[in-house]
Amino acid sequence: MVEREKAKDMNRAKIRAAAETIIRTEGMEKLTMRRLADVAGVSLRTPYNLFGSKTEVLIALLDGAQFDPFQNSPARENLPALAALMGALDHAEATFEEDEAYFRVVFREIMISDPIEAQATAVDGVLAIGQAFAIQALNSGELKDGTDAKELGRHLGIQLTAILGMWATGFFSNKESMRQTRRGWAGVLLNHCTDTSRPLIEAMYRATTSAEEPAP
Amino acid sequence: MVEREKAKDMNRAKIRAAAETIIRTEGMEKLTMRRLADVAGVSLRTPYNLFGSKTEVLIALLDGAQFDPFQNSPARENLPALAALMGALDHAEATFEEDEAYFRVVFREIMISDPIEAQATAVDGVLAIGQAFAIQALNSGELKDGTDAKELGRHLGIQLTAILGMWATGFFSNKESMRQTRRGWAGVLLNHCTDTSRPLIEAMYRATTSAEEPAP
DNA sequence: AAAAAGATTGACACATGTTATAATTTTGAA
DNA sequence: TTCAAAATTATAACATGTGTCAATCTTTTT
Repeated sequence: MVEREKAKDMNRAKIRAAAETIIRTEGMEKLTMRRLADVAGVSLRTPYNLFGSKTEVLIALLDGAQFDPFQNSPARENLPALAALMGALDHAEATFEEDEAYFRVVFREIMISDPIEAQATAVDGVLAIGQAFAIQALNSGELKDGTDAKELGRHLGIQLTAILGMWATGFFSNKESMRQTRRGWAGVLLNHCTDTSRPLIEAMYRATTSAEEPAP
Repeated sequence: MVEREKAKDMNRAKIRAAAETIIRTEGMEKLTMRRLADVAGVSLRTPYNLFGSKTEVLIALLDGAQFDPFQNSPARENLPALAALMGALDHAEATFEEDEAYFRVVFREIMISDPIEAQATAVDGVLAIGQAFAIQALNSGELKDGTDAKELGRHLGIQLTAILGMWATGFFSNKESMRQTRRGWAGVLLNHCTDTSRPLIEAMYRATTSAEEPAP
């Protein structure tokens, strides 16, 4: 049973490609299941068979594009924790920049159709990296002894979730989102840093003080 | 032309009441426009005439219930800024507590149907009070000179927005939401407080360290 | 090659938010 | 009181996500 799976994968690919084409050339409003099936050259039923729902098609779009900016970031490598975190933010900024408008509408659409899923995904991902970071940083003496890694990770996650949401709805630009994230995270970390890590964090904090007005 | 407006107001009230009844007794899934019109004793068209859309009916529900926990809070009175802020949080906690489940489903439904509106409402309200607080606190020497009130208000708003969203989706309980808010806000304020205000903020921060696990 | 299993298709259906249209009722002005 | 304006109603319709189900095509197994 390998031909069967290959055929299904090809259909999945066709559907993903069709979805992306429609979104890019006609806009998200035109992405209906009927039109999607049409452009992909499959029946209306097939996207449901292969993805389950419209929302899951959209999620597959982000997965396929490796949307998660932290997935392949330097944070996964063995840098000192703080440097890794800053690298992850740089990486995220670059990833977003590449194709901001497209990611934005897709992410927004997912939020509209199922905010629980979108939120859970965003929070879980960020919680994971935030907590990994905190543990790593604790071990390397970059955070005060007794810092609650879980709690710290959750705080970082809360902030990023909100900022992602505001980015998706157009409240923050791409750049401003990253600035807000850096500033918010630095602010939190200022309360947990040690003398050795303080200068870096303070620099990060100070580097984000030039405010940009949110979009009207 | 006063009878006309009175009649419209009565219809609006009937519709709001019907919506609340349906949500409370049958659940949000049963709140369809057709059923709403039925229970309210009006035609299907009338809610659209009087509110514009289903989402706006739900927003009217929150408005009518004075859902905004900061609207009538002690923060509006002439207390020292920090005390006012803490009073506002206590007040918010009480307001939420009163009828948590109902508010939660209504707020959540608004987020699902129009997260921009919901977010704008939440952010704007909190930005306003956050910035008012910051100005007040600056003037009374509770914040470091040179603190950017706008920026500070925005930061507080970002955090509360995220927490509200997580509360709506059931990620945080009522109590945990408030704890996270207090802790997040105190964390931010720690970076801006003066020697006089530091003890209060540190107390607020320390009082929120007993973590509760988020709902699964 | 034939039968069985699995996936796709097509046509239809349903629920829901929303809109259109024409008829009817209600209100305010003449 | 009469009449024009405004609001409401009844009814139908539309678009869309999603489900049903039998028929058909494709792959796997025998």
